[in-house]
Amino acid sequence: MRYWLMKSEPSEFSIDDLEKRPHQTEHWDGVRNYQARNMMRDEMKVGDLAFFYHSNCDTPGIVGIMRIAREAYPDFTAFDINNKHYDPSSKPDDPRWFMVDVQFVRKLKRTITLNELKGRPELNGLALVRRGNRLSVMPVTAAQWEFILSLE
DNA sequence: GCCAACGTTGGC
DNA sequence: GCCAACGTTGGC
Repeated sequence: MRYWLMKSEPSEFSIDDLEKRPHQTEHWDGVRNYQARNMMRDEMKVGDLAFFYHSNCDTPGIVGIMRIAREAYPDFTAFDINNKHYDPSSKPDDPRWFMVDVQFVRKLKRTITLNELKGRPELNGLALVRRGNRLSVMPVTAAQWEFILSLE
């Protein structure tokens, strides 16, 4: 089993939105970065756990935990011309973009902010705290996972 | 294959 | 809203 961190802008889709979905499950659409796609498509497995990270908001940080509930399948929002993530180069018979389903596990007792994660030697190598990093899906080691939860 | 222009991400 | 840091695109 592996660990992950996945970013979402809470104004688009927040941990509270996920909690309220039927079965507390939703597809994680809109990833349009090859590195992130490859990790979702090739490495994420049902049962993996992921941090839910709120980006581009007042207090960026980790707000909860979710579980991968379905392995990668074509991101159909890329086929929908009315969707903001529409990509004409992704075709139903040759999809370019993929998504997984995620299921709510729990919220953290508090937001573990990006600010307090930065500069922690335990998190050296975590893409999130590397300067200029924009990856929206990234792997987290077991040690990094445990350390972050110990801050809760 | 190079690289300038452009678009996006996301912290601040 | 600004802008640095990237990733992608497309002309050559």
